[in-house]
Amino acid sequence: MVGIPTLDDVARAAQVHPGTASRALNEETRSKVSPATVGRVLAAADRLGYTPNAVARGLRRQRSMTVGVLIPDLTNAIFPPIVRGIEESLSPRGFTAFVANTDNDDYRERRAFEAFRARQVDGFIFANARRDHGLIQEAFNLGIPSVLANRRTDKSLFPWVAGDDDDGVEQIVKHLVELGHTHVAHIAGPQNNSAGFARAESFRHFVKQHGLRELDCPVVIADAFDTESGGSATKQILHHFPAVTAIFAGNDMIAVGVLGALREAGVHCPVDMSVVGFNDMPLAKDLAPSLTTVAVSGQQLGAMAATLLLDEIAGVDRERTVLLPVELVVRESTAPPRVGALSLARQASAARE
Amino acid sequence: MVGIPTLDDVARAAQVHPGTASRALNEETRSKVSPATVGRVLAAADRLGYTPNAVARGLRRQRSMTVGVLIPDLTNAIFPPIVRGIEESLSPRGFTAFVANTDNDDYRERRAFEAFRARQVDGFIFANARRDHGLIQEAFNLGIPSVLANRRTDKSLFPWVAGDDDDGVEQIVKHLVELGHTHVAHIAGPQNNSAGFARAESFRHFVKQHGLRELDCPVVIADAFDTESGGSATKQILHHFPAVTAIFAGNDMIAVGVLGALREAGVHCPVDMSVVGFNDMPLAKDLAPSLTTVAVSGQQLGAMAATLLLDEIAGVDRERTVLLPVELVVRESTAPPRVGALSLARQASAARE
DNA sequence: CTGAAAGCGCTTACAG
DNA sequence: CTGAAAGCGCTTACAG
Repeated sequence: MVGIPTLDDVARAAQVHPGTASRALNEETRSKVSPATVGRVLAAADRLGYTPNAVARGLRRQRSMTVGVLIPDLTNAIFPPIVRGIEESLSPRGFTAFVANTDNDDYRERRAFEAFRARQVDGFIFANARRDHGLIQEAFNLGIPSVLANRRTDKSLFPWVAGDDDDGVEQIVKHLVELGHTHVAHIAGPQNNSAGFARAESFRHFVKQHGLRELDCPVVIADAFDTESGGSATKQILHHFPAVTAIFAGNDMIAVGVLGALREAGVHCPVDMSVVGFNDMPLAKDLAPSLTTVAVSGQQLGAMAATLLLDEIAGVDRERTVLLPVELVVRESTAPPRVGALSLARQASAARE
Repeated sequence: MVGIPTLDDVARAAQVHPGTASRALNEETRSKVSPATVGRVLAAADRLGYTPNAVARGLRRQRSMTVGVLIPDLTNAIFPPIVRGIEESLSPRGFTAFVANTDNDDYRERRAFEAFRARQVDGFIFANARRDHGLIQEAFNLGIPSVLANRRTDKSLFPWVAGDDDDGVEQIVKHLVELGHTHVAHIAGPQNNSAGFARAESFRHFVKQHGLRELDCPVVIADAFDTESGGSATKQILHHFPAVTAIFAGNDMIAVGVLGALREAGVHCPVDMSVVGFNDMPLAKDLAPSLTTVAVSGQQLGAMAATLLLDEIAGVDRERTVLLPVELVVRESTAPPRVGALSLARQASAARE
């Protein structure tokens, strides 16, 4: 026998009709075949090293057992664990994932979407949602089973899985207030991104609820969830809000940028400035100082998103929104504010205004 | 028209036979069809929003236009850029990637391999090679087109793309020697991994070539390319080799572990100890101190691996080994050794022996 | 230049 | 319980 064995090869070897071989090989239809025949077919399949051709099966069943995953930027440390979780959850149910980076670029995003559609994916996991997202709206109009991971659209189109940001932000604000901070700044992520938007909203809410004055708690919007944007936002804060003693960064990458800018400005973290991140990405604990942040299990998030999607594909009704528990991880980057006067560095920085 | 339009729908709308519609739609066969007919078919396809079913085409052509990518750990920051590069190179040629995490686990690895085979992938990119790798040997025996990315097997089975480690290590050793270091330690990655093995070999070679004494340049083998292993290896070095003034870490993650362990031991980097990493992963420049390391373009590496694979699939002969250029990026973590006596901290650390 | 037909490797109603 | 046949949506030699 040359080449990869097919069902016909197995049927011939087992001396049965291909239809019978197919039924014997398939768990769900096996009961329709006599045990003796099943035995012969299985033995033949085993002997030949037969693996069903998933492409042919997909064509016939009109189900590719394949899922498209759209990631905005795999280089952002929070997404790899999500991808892992997705695979973890897909694989035991016989599904496989196509993964594409979209780079927050409409063209690349659409290209990936269409390539995956042409490949007959049974559904999509979008980890790249913006609050107003044309492509996702389109997927909704086309009735394609989909789930949103991490970020969501303003309109409730598809089921959505994310960490409980509101709870995370409350824990952060509470932690800082308990340390004695009264002037806390927030560097928010882009506001067309639901995470950036929601965390900023929660921040404004909880800061007020914990008795801080709105004026003392400025929100600066970063251009992106990255270190550069975090750095330049920090410079703005140091310049315009010298009374601030704690910065809550919209995510860990922004926080890394904050730490860098503080170092550059000679502002010591945590003595002169506390810093909090969000996500607890892999290296957060290895930074100097190690980063206080809110942990969300990306793997769990991905796994849950995949589970919801598979249920949706199978026609099972499920909850539309899953908020995963989050946990504040206190490390070295937060401390009580320095009592009394501003540090020398902060004074100098303020004097330069 | 309900549901996704098929070729038959297009043919009917254009009033031609499906075979003709197929030829008109396909660039390579279009010249066999009269321009008028091509026009009608294209118009009909456009009007219906027709996209060819890649699964059906794959079945018929015996070519899925699909590639399997095996990544040992997507959470390791060097792999996401590689995946990006792979997609970058695949997509314009009409290919799409299945991606799986293997976690250096034989079982998961094999499961992914078989799932991808069942999906009729046209080839594999293995970024998870160990020097002696059963699964890759098996792929070779089966004659499956494949390319190794980053790591390789000892036996030359498939084409291989990687950074020029030997050159990178030479640049590192040269840099440290020029700074005045005479006692340099290397924390090598696992020796069943070609990168870990080759870098250690190169280190031993160049250290000698640059006139350092073998005895002064110990090599400690880390259990894994991660921070924990880097940390414990550092403790060993501080304990057993107090004269060492520079550590070359097998990769950046190990280097992060080194920095942490030094901080914990009160050894100042770079004043008391220089540290060099390898790979220039995304956060290397944001560490404190920022990390001197060797930059390899993961994206370029992935793109090249995909290109080699597609050529192999197309039956084009290509070079078997591509070494990409590397570049030493000097940052804050390296400096001349402190002259004269050991620092107090190092003395104390040595005294504790 | 176009049509008719076979076939890629499966699954699954339909008979018997 | 098993076989015969149709068909998923394409492509492509083969005629004409």
